[in-house]
Amino acid sequence: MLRISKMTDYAVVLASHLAAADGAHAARDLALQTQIPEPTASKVLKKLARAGVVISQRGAKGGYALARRPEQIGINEVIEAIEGPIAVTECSDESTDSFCEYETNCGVRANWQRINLAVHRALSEISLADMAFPGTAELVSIALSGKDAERMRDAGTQSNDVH
Amino acid sequence: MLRISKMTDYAVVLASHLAAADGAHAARDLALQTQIPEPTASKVLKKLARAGVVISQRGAKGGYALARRPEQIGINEVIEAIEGPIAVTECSDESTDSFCEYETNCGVRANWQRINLAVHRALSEISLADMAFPGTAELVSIALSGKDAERMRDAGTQSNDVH
DNA sequence: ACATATGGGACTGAAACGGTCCGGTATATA
DNA sequence: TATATACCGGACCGTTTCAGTCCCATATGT
Repeated sequence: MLRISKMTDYAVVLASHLAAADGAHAARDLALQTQIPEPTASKVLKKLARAGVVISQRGAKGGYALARRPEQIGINEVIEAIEGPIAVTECSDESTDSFCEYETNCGVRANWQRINLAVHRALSEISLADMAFPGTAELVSIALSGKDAERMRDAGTQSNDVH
Repeated sequence: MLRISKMTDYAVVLASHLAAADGAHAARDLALQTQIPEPTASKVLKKLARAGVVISQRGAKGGYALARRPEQIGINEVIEAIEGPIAVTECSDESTDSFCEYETNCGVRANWQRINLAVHRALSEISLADMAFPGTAELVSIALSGKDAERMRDAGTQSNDVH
């Protein structure tokens, strides 16, 4: 579940790169700048475009640009663009849903939703803007700039122990 | 990254099952009760034992039991027992750490830590008790004894808030 | 001793992952 | 209009991981 695939890593790198330098950029340029093999970068960008994270412009002088402002794009969108819906179990698929033999199992399975939700929430609290500007990233628990602060407040109030 | 593997699903089911009925249980019995193929269940339980989530007793009358009380076991432990450390990128491995060519990439990679942290925290806030007793799942802070579990199991199968 | 039950690892078929390549289509520019 | 540019949609392939099974060694209660 929780091992990050290379493709996803690429996606975050590329999206963050776009966030840092706005405007349209060709896949080729992005690939060079991020040190990602060109065909692979292209593949990733296509998926991001399909998912609505970036918009594409075809033809000469075309390229990719973020679909929205970096602060308005959650990291979950980038991840889901590559990996599909987050943390689904077979049981939460429409097909075999509501078909468990033992109520204990079924109860457990229903609670996967809770896990999914928690993860989804945690990821959506992190925006591309947070990723694009490392300067403020180190200071997670200390001082944060305005927008970041608001976002972090809701995310991190429950408990701060990470053991 | 975020697709849950079957093994992990099994692990959660088995651990939750143990949480609901405390005491030692043989792998064989657990497999039957959870409808998980026996060799596979056995494999999963071994991993859980290795990770310290459950304790094992060998020999006749042996079996598996939770290592701690259900409320004290985070779901992240169960997941990590099967899948290893959560959400690592190659960059965050000791080997190639601190060796990025482009500062933008490096900044992004550093921010993976933030993502990892967010996910980890979200998961650690869900305990096995929450999974085992769906009815009282909202009340995270309330501790339950093993005996209460059986009572709850009958009553508490309906409160599935899927947000 | 003997039956029971876990520990560790080897092994296999199937699926996913990482990466590449190609033909098709849209578009800016000369 | 002709042409170069650049994205779109897949096909393809080698490698790795996943899911599942099986076997033998070891520990333990009766």
